[in-house]
Amino acid sequence: MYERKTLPNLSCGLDLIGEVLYGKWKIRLLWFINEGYKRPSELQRKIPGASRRVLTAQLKELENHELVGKVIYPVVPPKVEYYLTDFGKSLIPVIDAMGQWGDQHDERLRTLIRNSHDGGNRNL
Amino acid sequence: MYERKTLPNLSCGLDLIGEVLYGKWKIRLLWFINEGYKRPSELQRKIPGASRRVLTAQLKELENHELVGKVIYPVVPPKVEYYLTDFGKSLIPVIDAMGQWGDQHDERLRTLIRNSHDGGNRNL
DNA sequence: TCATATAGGGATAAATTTATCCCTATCAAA
DNA sequence: TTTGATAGGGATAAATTTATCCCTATATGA
Repeated sequence: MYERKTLPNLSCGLDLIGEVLYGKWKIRLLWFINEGYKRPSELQRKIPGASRRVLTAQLKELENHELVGKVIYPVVPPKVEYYLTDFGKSLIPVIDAMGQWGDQHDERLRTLIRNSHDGGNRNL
Repeated sequence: MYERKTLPNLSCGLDLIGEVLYGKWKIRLLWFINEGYKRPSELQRKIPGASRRVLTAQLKELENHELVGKVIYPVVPPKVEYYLTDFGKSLIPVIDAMGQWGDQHDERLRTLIRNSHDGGNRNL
């Protein structure tokens, strides 16, 4: 496990939400769990770009932050199901607002992001 | 300048907003600019934990993504002012929702974040 | 019998982001 | 005259995050 060498800033609400949402796949994990995908293997299939290892780790962090809960069925092969806690559910409207903004500006954002990848050079 | 070796996922609105907001200080920069802090030096003083170098870089990315605009006064010593574009302003309600969620759960979040730093071991 | 699915995590490499330090140029104030 | 403020960015180091590969264990289906 990696151990931080610098302390995070926690001066305001934005810092706090950042601490629990910062992570490449966390928002998407919450989103898909909210949509009803429960098992780790399902979530991995929904997020093919992510490595299995990191999804597991980020699910664990979400669990430590009490945004998701976990049911372990004592069967073989193993079966686990995640669900949103009430705390996690309270975050859904916020994530929804973020997704809506992105959807509303979909085309413009795609252009901007594409152009910023070649250093803003529009001649490429 | 660092050049990406992997392409970002841009499958939905959440990915898109993530692309423009992901960055340690970007949300805070937008927030403070919205509050009326315009000059880079002011912003640096408002965010003492950040290195000057990175704030400059992230302001430039926000500019490339058309969330902020920039006025350069041809004076010496240099003077520059940033402002939110209409596009950037449209993001303020979203950031506000994030900050509100964090503020509403301030105490709980601080506890959770503190505990997750020592591997969830409550005996430390 | 052998590959596959299942969940988790250790060890290590690679990618990415952020920090540190340095240089430019000029005016104002100590 | 020396210091500091101002904005920007190059070069490089450090920190952090993510990816890759491997191992555990067992039941099922080809």
